[in-house]
Amino acid sequence: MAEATERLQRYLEDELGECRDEDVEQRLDELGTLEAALGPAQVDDELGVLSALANETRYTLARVLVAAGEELCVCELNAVVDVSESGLSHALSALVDAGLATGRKDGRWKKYRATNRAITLVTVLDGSVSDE
Amino acid sequence: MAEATERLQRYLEDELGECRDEDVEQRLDELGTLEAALGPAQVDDELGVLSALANETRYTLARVLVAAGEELCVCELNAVVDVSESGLSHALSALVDAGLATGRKDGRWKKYRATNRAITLVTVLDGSVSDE
DNA sequence: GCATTAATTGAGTATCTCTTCAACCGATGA
DNA sequence: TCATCGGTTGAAGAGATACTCAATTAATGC
Repeated sequence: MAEATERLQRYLEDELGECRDEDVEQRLDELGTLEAALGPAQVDDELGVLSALANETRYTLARVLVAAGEELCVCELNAVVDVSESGLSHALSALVDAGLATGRKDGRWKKYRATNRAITLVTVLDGSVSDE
Repeated sequence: MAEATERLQRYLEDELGECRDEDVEQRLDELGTLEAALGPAQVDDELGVLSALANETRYTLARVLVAAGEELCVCELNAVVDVSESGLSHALSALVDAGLATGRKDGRWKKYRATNRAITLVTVLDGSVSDE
């Protein structure tokens, strides 16, 4: 039996008074169930969204697009973040990949808009962090 | 006038038909307002939360703590993630720093519990990613 | 067609981040 | 009091990330 599992057994003994090998098995199973409640694909998707937002440049862009409530031109977004034109483009395509924005070409200009997913997340984040 | 601002001017000319310097100023101001709606401290806090969750180990721990609905011992959490004991400890303290979990010492065991902030965020993430 | 403009792509690099190892702290029990 | 056990801390290396620069694409206008 692995070292970590032995520790779990001692813990369960402490908590339950006694602890057979079956009890350890059952607890491991319960913990596995908690972890596996979401499919791996969905966890990956959620991690993708979180990673996309966990960066000052991209989070600022997401917040501005959400606050604007309409599509904004790349040349406008250039004014709100402090990176090169190329950096801005990389950031925007990361947001699109994560499903947080959509892009549309309009003549020689390119416009981006926040998705519903972005709106929900930015709104909830603002709320959940301001209240305590 | 900076290169990026000139481009914005041409864009506004395109959109509005005409564009004086004042119009550019006003648009820059509007964009600045969108960006500055949240204070820098709150943005930092939100970025901290996002960074804490944007990692497989820590996100798994957060999800399990939320799903458990009660405090769990470090020795139990050891079973749900695939890192060393030390890595687990680092991950948990990052969650605590971000306000996503709280820790409590109970005799020789240490127990962690999800905060309301964690519950809200994990719940919303699950919802916002599954629906489309 | 050719030049210009808006934006994207890819390569390269500096920086940050995650994980582990080793040493450590605090509580328990012999 | 000393050894053991649960867990944390700090340093260090491997790996991932986020920029910038240079080259490229696509659209517009001459």
